[in-house]
Amino acid sequence: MVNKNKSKTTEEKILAAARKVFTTKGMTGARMQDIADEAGMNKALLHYYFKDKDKLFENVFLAEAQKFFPKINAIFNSEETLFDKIRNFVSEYIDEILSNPDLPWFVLNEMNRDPEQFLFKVWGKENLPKPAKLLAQVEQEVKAGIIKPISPVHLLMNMISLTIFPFVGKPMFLYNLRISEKQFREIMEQRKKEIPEFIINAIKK
Amino acid sequence: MVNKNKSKTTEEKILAAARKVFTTKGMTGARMQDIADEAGMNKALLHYYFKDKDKLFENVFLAEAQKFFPKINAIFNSEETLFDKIRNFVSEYIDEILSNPDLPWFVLNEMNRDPEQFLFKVWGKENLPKPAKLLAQVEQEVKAGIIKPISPVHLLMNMISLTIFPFVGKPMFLYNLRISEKQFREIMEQRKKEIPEFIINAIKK
DNA sequence: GTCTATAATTTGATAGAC
DNA sequence: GTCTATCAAATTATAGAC
Repeated sequence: MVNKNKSKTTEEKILAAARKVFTTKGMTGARMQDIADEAGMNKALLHYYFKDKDKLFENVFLAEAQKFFPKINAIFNSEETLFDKIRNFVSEYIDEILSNPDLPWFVLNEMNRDPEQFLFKVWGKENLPKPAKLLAQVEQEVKAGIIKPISPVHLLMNMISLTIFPFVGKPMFLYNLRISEKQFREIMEQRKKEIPEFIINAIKK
Repeated sequence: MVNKNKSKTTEEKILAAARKVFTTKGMTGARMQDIADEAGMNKALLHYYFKDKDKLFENVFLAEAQKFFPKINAIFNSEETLFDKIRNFVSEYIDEILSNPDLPWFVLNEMNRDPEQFLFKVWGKENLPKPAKLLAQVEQEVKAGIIKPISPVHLLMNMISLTIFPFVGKPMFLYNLRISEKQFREIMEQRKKEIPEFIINAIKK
């Protein structure tokens, strides 16, 4: 049992606290004091370890933003069939988000607030998703008459939208459909099967 | 030509400037100075007209949040067929957002930042969308064997996700798919037809 | 490394002249 | 109503003791 709970280093405590505060309040809404409180220490230590708020934020944001684009490339560029790719993408992505419920809002929020930072720092040309192969595969299957005619770009947008949006609009759905947190989670679990079925029904011949 | 450009009152100028700054930077990111600059006046005037930042924000937010839920009820509760409702909902919603591109991010952002405010102030029980009739209609058409079995909740989530998400994830799509602002807009125009087709293909028998 | 105390800066808000 | 100047509060950041 290595490095459990209390055995976290100070730096790790800070990062965990910063992650929690930043992902719920955003960069501009978060206070250094909030983070210090959450970490059970004083503000001075935050600066001792991470110099200033910007540096601390960048540290958290980069780590989180990468989780937001998980094994996408592995799936997109695998040798599986299109339908299997869709199933795997949706299912794995929803699992990832279920274990990090604030992730989509946090990343999208900062992405819209400061697109430059996002494009250059997060996607330094390395970990940027490469949808080219998937797009080509769609186009090919359309030509071969395996699936109905659909623009690959629209299909990709649909996959991503169906998967991510419910988490971003969660407060809206909770209130509007009168469902509990627990029910919401169950519905998201269902969507791991529902979404691929929906998409495949839409495009199969 | 009533009340064109320069003939705007000071209050209108402030609201227009506040709208622009708040919708792009969010409540916590926006600075009163930014708004004053944008409006071409000084901070003192903002306080003279709207007392404080919270009041000014609330003023803007309430107006914008209502645009975000347009004639939804009119569509949801009309006597049209399910397929026509889907077509109208998607098409009208995309048109609304195209004329207010920052709207989805702004509203969703604040909704996640401060759900309480959102639920009580925006949805004061009046303008809250009432999806009950639409949900019932879906259920009925499933039972009648007109469409494939699908949970009404999932179908509603799908409609909304497909329509709104691309605007929230816009920076991601722009960079990742290497498309321009102009191309993005064209793609959104296409989606007014693409999405209803996609959904109907997915559920029709 | 960690703390307390304090400085420095940013930002919202007001006073008072015009 | 609108401005300049200024204050007050909030918030980030540092100095210095331990």
